[in-house]
Amino acid sequence: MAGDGPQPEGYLQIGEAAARADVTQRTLRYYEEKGLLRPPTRMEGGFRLYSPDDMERVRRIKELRDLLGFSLADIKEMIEAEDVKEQIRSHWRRDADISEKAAEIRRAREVTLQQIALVDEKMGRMAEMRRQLDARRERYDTWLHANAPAGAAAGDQADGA
Amino acid sequence: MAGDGPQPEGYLQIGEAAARADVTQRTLRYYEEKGLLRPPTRMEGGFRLYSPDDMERVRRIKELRDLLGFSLADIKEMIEAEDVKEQIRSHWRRDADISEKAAEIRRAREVTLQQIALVDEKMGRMAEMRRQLDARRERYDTWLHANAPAGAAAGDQADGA
DNA sequence: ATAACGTTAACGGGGCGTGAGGGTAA
DNA sequence: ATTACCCTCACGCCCCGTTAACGTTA
Repeated sequence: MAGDGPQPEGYLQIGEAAARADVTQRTLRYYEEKGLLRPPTRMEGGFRLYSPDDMERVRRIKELRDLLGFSLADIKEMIEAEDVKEQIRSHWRRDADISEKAAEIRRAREVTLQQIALVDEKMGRMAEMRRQLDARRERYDTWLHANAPAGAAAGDQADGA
Repeated sequence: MAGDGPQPEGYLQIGEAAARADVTQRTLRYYEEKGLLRPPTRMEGGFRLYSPDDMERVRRIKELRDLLGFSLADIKEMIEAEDVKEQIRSHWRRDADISEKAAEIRRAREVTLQQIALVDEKMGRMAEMRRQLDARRERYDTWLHANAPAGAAAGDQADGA
């Protein structure tokens, strides 16, 4: 649509961008295709240029996907709700429809609260799993200590809960 | 292959099994197909009957998948390594190749240690995410407290880190 | 003009969802 | 005989990985 600056300036081409965000180029293009990433600006030749904001957004998407295991569809809804904040900043028409803004912020707040609840639940389940794993390790160590010919269960300990 | 008992007895057909494990029937069949679940015993008509052990295994697989995000291939390796313990119990030929058992247990222990490390890492990242979410919530609350017409940001608090 | 990077299709695979078409259990 | 449950294909979708064929940049 709009061929912008000929030289980067804090912006990254897709190769560097993908490397720094630790995703593949395909993934970046796919997220754009699915509306998770706004189409980045482009060079004359058509090369994509990712802004620091774009990069931050990719990191956010990755966290929601990898850490919390959300689908891209879910993530899209979430970040759209969160974007309210940035949208407000962009067309900040001096007061005017403050109640609208408040409504959107409340909505974003709700999303955030849900995310917090989900993180808490997941952390709880992980703590429990961690306890079980530690118990398992201890059983192995006990067995080895009793039946092993040579010592091999010392040095790499893991602290208990 | 082998049509066994005609009546359940602590065993579950796939419907109940899926419901209790909170997965779909398709998922259970798929895991069996991929070798993650041993083929369960069957009734004369061919209906699958899941044992308590089978159920426990499904729960384990789910945790590794949902909480840690492993691929089914990875999970298969892991539980195969873990199974060493049960395999040892089954053909427990009085001593005899104790060194073999020790080697397998050490291998299982290694797998467990890796899982523990991964859980710790994930929990760390989630704690960080949790902090960021809380900060975000606080910004929303601050904004609302300053600009909201009616109070709406009280009651459902989340404790900080 | 060559290498290194980018572009858009387009197919492939893992992990299931979702029928179709039919048999089994009470 | 009806109803609810089960069976086995088999195709489809999501989230990309991976060529393939081609243009851009330094």
